[in-house]
Amino acid sequence: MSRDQPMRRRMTTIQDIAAELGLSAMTVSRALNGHPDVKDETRARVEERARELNYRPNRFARGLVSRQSKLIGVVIPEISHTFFSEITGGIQEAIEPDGYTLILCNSAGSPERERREVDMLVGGRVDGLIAASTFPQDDPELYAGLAEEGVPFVLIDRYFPALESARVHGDDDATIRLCVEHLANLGHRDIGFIRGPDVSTSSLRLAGFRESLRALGLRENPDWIVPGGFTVDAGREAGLQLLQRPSRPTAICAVNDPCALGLAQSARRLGLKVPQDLSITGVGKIEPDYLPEQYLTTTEWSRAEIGATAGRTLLAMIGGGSPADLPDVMLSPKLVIGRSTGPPPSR
Amino acid sequence: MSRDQPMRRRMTTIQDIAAELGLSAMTVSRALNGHPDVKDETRARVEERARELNYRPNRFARGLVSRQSKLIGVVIPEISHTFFSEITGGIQEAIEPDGYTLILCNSAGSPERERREVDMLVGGRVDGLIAASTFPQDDPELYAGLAEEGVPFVLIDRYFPALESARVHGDDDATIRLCVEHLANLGHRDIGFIRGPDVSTSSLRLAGFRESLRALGLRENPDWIVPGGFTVDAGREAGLQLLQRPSRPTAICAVNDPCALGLAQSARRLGLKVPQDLSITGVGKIEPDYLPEQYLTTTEWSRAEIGATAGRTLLAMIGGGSPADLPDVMLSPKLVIGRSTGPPPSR
DNA sequence: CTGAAAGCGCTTACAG
DNA sequence: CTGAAAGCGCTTACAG
Repeated sequence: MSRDQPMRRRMTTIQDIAAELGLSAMTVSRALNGHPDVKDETRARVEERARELNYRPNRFARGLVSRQSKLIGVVIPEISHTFFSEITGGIQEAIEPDGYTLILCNSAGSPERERREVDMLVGGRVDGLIAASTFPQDDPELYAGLAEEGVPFVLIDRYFPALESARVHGDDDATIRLCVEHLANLGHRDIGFIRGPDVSTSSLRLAGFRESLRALGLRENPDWIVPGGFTVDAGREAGLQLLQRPSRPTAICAVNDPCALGLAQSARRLGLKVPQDLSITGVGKIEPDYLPEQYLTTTEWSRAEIGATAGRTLLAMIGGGSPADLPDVMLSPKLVIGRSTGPPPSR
Repeated sequence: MSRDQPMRRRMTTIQDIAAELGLSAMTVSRALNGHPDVKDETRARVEERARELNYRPNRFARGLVSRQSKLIGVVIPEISHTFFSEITGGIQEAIEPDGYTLILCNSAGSPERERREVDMLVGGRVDGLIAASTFPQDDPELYAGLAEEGVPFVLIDRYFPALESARVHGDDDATIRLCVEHLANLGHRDIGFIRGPDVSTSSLRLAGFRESLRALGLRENPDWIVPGGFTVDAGREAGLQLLQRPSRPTAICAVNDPCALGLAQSARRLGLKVPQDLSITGVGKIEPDYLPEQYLTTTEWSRAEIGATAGRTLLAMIGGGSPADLPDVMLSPKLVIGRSTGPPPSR
């Protein structure tokens, strides 16, 4: 009798092995899990039969009773950006040796989607969570809720100022200072800024920008600080707007690399040469190392290290870290000089 | 009394809600799952209480009885290559609307690791698998085993000629033909090839290369077909070897983009200008679209579409597709012209 | 060294 | 429309 159910052969269970060998399920379980109190001969028989029957422990049954899944949830805004995919690689390296597996979710920059994914992950009983949140920095509610539920999590790249939590992120203040100093050294005095969305990385970079200008004795022109975003599209829009003003800066710092690349597109469209007419800097070095030339002048810090640190931190928390000392790890950036910056045009 | 166990608060269960409301677990389950036979008022009460208690269904319990996890396993050789991360994005788009979640594994090009990951995924009771396998093309054993166990899977990018399976991949024959014809049109007659590892994509591209030469009436020089690999390092090695021979070609087709970029590095190190002294082509367009200029002449086909097609195909198989008609989807490539190709040097 | 009992949190039949 | 029973495949105490 055929059913229209998906036909998936029933998999071997511990009971099957036990029955075949005339043992109890308990003994088979012990033998398979390396429990010491099992006769060597018994263990050998069990292991052999398990291999023959292609036995694989059922994670659901195991998870149901052990209350741990050995699963780590990761939520990032964009998987196809090397920035985040390399972080993901670092996480994986860190958690794999301990038998953990990664479940990856892509929020695509949408808080709604991020909330659904986090709910799904926690409902799926991941043992912990690593997230680069897309929620505005003054809206930590989702993660505050997790903290309350006792779900271990680590925030990467961005964080919520008002929420105590484990964090691993780049030094946003230092990163933008490197850019401004580089431009000042080239002779620029009129520097603009394209802002990002309302997450910590954005606002810290803007604050760093202002502070750097002040420290260098450069004037801050409010007209040259324009709203933008984290994407190429946002950078393009912001660029069109800023570059068509009556007066424009000779250099612009963008809040991140995609934004800077969008800005560069707009500059070209408006007939401006980069860097002859306009210098541009980004943040995050999204361009892959294997390319022969770096286009954008930008900053970078180790993404693999962000991932690895976040992974190790989370495992420590899962292992029973006290919530008293939530780690806050900040990585130092370095400047990467590309073709997008040069001396300002002579008047 | 404190335990040194990881302290994770017990989560709300269906029983909790039932007890609070004086209902049976059964009714709560039905109310929450949109079963029709529940009084509206009851359903409302259940839903409200569930929300208040932050109830999340336990996937383990559900999976244990329903025998499906709503999890899809994906195994790729390298997450930080845009090629694979974009495929992953496409998969996600395809499976998410049906409530499936993606578990991502990175084999890092190691068959050992791939085997461990597949075992883990199947043991974790994923409902299906999508893989770009790193196993040699004449070693389909791992996937043959899955087929026997009745685990639905789709192979992407590469496949095993001897194994009947669902496949979604680029047209490797056409892709290399585009490269050779492009070079021939530029005037090249001496064209070399850097091979890849022993997977279908590699061998099909080599076969396509030979056929294209023949079709265009160009001579095949065995000295100019050298072993290489899929990585920048492999391309660099192969380049050093090939370019230092007494006679060398005026153009080289590499088996993929990373290999071509490694080759370009070697060419520069040996003092050869690209494309003036040597033209180079890749396959797969690994360079991101947002960059202002395309360096490598290469071919591409939609990765999002590979992912989406693989995802949809897998869902169909999970939904009970008959193993009689395993789909084999082939995507057509198009040529992307960059700065790495030009006319051959005049003697 | 081995096993019988109970239970993890759900859902699938089966009754009412 | 609602519920009592049984069971998914394991593991955690508890006995022997």
